[in-house]
Amino acid sequence: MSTRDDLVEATRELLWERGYGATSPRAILDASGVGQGSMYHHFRGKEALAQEAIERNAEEMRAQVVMDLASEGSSLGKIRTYLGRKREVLKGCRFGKLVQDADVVKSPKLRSQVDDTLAWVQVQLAAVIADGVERGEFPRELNPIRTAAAIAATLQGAYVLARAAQDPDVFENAVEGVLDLLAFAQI
Amino acid sequence: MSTRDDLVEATRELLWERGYGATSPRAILDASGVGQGSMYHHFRGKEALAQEAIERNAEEMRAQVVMDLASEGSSLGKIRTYLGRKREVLKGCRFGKLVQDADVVKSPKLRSQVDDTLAWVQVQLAAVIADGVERGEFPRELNPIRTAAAIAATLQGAYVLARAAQDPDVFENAVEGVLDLLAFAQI
DNA sequence: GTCTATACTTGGATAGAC
DNA sequence: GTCTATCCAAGTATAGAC
Repeated sequence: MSTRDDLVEATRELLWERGYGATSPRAILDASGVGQGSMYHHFRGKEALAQEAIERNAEEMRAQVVMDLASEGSSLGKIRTYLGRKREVLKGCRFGKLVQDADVVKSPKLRSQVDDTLAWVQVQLAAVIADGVERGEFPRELNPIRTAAAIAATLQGAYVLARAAQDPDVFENAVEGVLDLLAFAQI
Repeated sequence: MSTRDDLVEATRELLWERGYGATSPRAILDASGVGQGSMYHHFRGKEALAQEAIERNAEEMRAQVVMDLASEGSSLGKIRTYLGRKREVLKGCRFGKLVQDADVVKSPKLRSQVDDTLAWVQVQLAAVIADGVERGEFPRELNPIRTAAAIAATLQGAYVLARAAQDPDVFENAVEGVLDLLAFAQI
């Protein structure tokens, strides 16, 4: 693990826990055990460091989603696998949390990384739904894009509601609720 | 409009735009035109001020939801009215945004205000669904609590996805998607 | 009730020695 | 590449005069 790597990992963790605006260079140094000078040697500043941390998050997320949706079985089964994967509910989504941060939205670089990743997930979900329609699992009337957006939104919103309640059961309710609705839509 | 009131209104606006952690007393003073001394005369500090601002948000939200769900017609119609209400999509939900803020979650007072309001909305939605089941609009198998959680989550998540994309259409997609699913569940 | 002055901490970054 | 010292702005609050 290089010093550079330690910085990125510490940043990843702090971005998750506190978001971008509330993560200070000082906190990153403390968490990584790296010295002041080293950080500014390896990175231009806080934003550049965050950019790399988010990049790493994106790679991880894409790999995970590919795995979830590649499972054998029905479209609904794949979506169930994706939604049902074990998550640290109360910490929230690494991407969803960032996007509430005004500083992130103001930074074109940071925001587009987050946006690209979330948009990519919706495209994957839409492909799974479209496939289900194709194979007669879902009715022709089911719009893959909209349905995928609803699924992705439910996931993001489930994090929000569970965090407000500080209770993972709320997350489960929301996810199960949308899976129930999808099951009703099955032919 | 009292000075006190000006402070609360300015805080409401800033909490919405920037969240709690990123809203400084200084910014509140600038936005309200109130002086330093006045603010600390009327409020103990930033947290007390935020508490009152959130309280006012909650009253507004409850009144609005009651109106939306009181409309004549089917359960689905009421939910459609609620979800379809005009919103400032890119600014996000006043409550959902706050809950991503670590400082808010750490403050029992602030968090519980947000939680109570979001939980209350879910109870109202569940009542509408339960009523729909009762009247034969939805099948007996539809669980009102879970369905309400899914609807509330979709709304929160739709804000998140639209903000990432900086595009209100994404919000529309998600909302329409869940309404489509509810329509499929109708008997 | 409101104003100005003050105080102390933290955020974010640079400078220059080693 | 890393360390320590330093800098200036901003955050949050208090003190005391008017």
